[in-house]
Amino acid sequence: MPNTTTATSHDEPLILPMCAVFRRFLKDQGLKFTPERARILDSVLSKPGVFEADALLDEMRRDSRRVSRATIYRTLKHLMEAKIITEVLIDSKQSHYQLSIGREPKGYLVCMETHKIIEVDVPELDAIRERVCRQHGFEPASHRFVIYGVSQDASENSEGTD
Amino acid sequence: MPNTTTATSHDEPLILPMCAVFRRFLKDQGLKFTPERARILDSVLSKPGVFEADALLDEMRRDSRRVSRATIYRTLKHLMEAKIITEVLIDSKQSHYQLSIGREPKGYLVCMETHKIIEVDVPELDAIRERVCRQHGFEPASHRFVIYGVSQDASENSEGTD
DNA sequence: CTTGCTGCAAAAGTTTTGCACACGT
DNA sequence: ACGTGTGCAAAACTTTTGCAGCAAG
Repeated sequence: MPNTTTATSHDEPLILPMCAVFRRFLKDQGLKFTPERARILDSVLSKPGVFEADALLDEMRRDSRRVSRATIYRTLKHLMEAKIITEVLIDSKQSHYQLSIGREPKGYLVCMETHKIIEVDVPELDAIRERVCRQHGFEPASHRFVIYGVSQDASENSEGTD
Repeated sequence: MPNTTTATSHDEPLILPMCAVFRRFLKDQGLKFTPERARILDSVLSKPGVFEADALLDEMRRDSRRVSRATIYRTLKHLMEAKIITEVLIDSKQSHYQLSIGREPKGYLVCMETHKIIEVDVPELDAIRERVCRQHGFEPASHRFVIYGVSQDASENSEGTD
């Protein structure tokens, strides 16, 4: 069973500060730092790439870190407000999220066969984004470039299919 | 009531052939060309930009072109198979579609305030896509570049908000 | 006529919400 | 102690599906 993500290595030291960032955010909003929120943040920080709410719940339950589905969704919203994670649009049926440690995610390469998602760095996009926004009088906020294709592994493993 | 799309002008003459394309596709698949399918294709062809299944249904009902929601979804699927429309991922909660008359849609500029979607042409993307796919051993199929931002109109109309 | 199509309503899948109780601050 | 948070289950919302009658080829 192949895993669903690849990518960009995150250094461990970032994990501790992130917790502080979240606590700070919560305090500023008059919200509380609960064990559930701590556990969710923890699980989110352990994700190297793109993840779904449901997968997070499963994983947490497997590790007997008890949380309800409702709390996952509620907390993911706070984490987005706190700019700790970003929503990534890859599938119109389900929300995908990703850590946004300082930098915004840029590009994705999605295999249409295996559904594997590879993050790719495409430096040109920033300049393109600026240009397009200027042309249309927009104030840019973020962007996303997704390439759909078929990976070599997938096309090898299903030669005569379809 | 601002409209939701802008863009690329479609010439009328394309509308007739599209119907033939769809009939051909249906016949090839042993499927039938029904009045409902004709009406849906018709409504789809009248869309200048991105649209949602539900909006299509509403519009059709307003014009008393009776169709059921189920038939809309079933037909949109066929239209995608026939390569007449393409799914566009812009919102993780709802599917968005767009006519794909020969050419693939390339870029979108989405206003986070008004939710207006502007299609933009970004010629560089093809080359970038090729390069990224080559680097990762992928066979490219399609791509999408979405820029999120705030349009001038929106930022003018809500100066002191938030 | 045969086979696929439509509409309805119910089902399915993801996300949200109301409520009663529990817990950070 | 107060005001949020949590879990549960039900609600919402989009999309899919089963079924009985209907229509295209």
